[in-house]
Amino acid sequence: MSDKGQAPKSRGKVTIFDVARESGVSYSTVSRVLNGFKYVKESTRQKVLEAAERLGYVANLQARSLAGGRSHIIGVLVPNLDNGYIGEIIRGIDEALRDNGYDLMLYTTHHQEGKESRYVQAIANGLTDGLILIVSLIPTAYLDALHKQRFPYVLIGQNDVEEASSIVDATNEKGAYEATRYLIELGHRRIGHITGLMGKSSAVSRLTGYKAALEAAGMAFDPQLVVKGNFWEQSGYTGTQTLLALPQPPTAIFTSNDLMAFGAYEAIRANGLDIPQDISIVGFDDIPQASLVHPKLTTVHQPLEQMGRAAVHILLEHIEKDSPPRRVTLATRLVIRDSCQPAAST
Amino acid sequence: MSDKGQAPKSRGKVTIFDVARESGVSYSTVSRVLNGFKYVKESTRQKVLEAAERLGYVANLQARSLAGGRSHIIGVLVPNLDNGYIGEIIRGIDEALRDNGYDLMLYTTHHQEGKESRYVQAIANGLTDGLILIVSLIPTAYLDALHKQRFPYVLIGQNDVEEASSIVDATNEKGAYEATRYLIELGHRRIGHITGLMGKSSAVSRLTGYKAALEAAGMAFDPQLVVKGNFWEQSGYTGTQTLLALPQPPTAIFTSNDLMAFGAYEAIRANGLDIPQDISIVGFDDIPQASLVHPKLTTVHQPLEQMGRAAVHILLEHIEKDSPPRRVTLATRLVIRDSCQPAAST
DNA sequence: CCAATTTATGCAAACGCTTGCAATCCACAT
DNA sequence: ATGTGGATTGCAAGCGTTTGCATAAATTGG
Repeated sequence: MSDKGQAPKSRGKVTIFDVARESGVSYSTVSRVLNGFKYVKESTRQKVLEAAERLGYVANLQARSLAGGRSHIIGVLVPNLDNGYIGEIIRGIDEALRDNGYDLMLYTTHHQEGKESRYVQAIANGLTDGLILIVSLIPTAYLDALHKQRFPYVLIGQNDVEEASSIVDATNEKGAYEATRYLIELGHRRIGHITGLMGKSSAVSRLTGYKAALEAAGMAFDPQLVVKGNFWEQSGYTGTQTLLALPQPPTAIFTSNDLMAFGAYEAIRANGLDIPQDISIVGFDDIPQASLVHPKLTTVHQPLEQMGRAAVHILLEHIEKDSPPRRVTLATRLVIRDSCQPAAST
Repeated sequence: MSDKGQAPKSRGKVTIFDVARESGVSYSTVSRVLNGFKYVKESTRQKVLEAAERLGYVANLQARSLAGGRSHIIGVLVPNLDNGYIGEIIRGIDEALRDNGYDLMLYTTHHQEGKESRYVQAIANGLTDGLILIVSLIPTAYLDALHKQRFPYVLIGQNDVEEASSIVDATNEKGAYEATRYLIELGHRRIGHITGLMGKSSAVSRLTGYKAALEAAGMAFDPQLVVKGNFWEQSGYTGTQTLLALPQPPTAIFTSNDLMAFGAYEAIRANGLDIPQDISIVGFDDIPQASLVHPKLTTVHQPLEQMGRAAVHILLEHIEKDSPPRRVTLATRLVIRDSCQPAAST
């Protein structure tokens, strides 16, 4: 534990003292220049900036945030990285952060119970200036804690939190409504739906949208046509098997996300049927794979990257301007590809 | 810049002093206990640990690493998050890190010139204990710097660095050899190859493996059958178009990665041909999408997750034991799926 | 039973930076 | 000249930890 031979960090480390000496001012003035402080004479500012540049000064983040400044690090808490959905959001976050001079700390929980709150605690403890949470389930436990600490955070894709949290999500219900309506317009009369994890508000909203579309079209809602899934591919597969085994199987299926649509593809093929010839499929999310599969998946596009960006913007406002919580809902959009076809006119 | 109203971080912050008071020892003793120091009486250790637990103490990372300890943060530098390849590696890294009590800081360069070295500088400056680099091109510029600072780092998927760096990669040449041999065994005699970005050693090795397999089978190498790609889907598409336009088009194509194989799929379909009926395809990497596309892609599996893990293990050894550089090459494996077929016996 | 070790613990000094407070400037009105 | 007050700048005190050095307690050996 007390080994020597470690990297000699001291090597060539430039501090604000060096910059101060080089530019002939005090170290506090250097700090002020570097932080864009108001009362600094322009000529001084220049001198300092030049010296810093010349010496190749790079701020030491720990020192900075220890001293009460900002670390310019944002923590992103995600359940996992397994599915394209989250990757897309992270891309958006990453880019927006980069544009604003922040760095990204990634925390994955892997759905381990209790771990999430532990992380949040550790994170809020100092290292990060704020948090973006892409949570798997409702995280009341530590939201409370964050809230009490007035620690800046934003939630993505979870709109059923009672408190005054900042939230970014998409028009889930409307998206589902349009997807279903599209199938109806194609002439489908028996449309199956495989739900997402019902603990997530997005899954609930999508189911609601599905029902609403049926109702708007004057079609009866048949409980048999709705089977519970959990957002994972496997559940799309088994769900589809269930639907196909029905006495009167559906001619189209709307799955609550793309991953389950891929599972549906498998199941349909396993039954010797063709997409879209025999069955039409619509997904939700529009992850990158959606346009890679064959046939290309018709799906409800969620502006994932944009959602990530939006979350960053809100978070930064909280951090820098102490702005009040905000809810942003971005528009989804039906992307029509090759997985649907007019219903065979029986 | 001097705004109040910021999160009152002070709220409920438990420090080492609090733990010291609670357990009736000095703060340095607490520090020693927390760092597993040798000379501490067992009873004291217990007292401290209990007090820490009771108070919910969480170490402040900035302070710790400022004071010369370890931050327990590892930086991971990647070019981007666009392709499944990198996501898989990160998953491996993430898990291994988690298992060892480290956190992950993610840096994306987006291929911006000069940015990489800037990051490396910032990172090495203090925040992270070590670095894992999944670089797009040969990064000599800052490798030197890291090396001189004796800063711990590991490279993934880049084996042509002259210096004594730690490197993790896969058996690229062997993998390509086997992929090509497989096609030969299926009876194919005109086998195309779309290369990766030739600035990357992996692309070069795969081309070498391809040639070696041809030679081993006593087949002549036809330069026309090799077209340059860049690892992106688009180049797989155009590359395939080029190959198909040949007077004697190939009956099978081996692409230097999966993404390009997907591009090839597109091109082949665009030409009204069928996979594997008319043309067989083999990819490289085995990213998650490979088993999602239709037909499922036969490809050379790289143990990406495992590579990430390996990188972490080596890095941690460097950090904790100051061990010497090591090179690890993990075995690839041909995964046979549905994208190949025996050559039509003309 | 005392000196020499070995084991435990405490004090104080960093680590590099931000910031409140006090001191110094300087332009302008008196 | 002579205040006056805002614009600038410097000093010193932390922020929460780790660690070298010094000291105290416990052990050992003669």
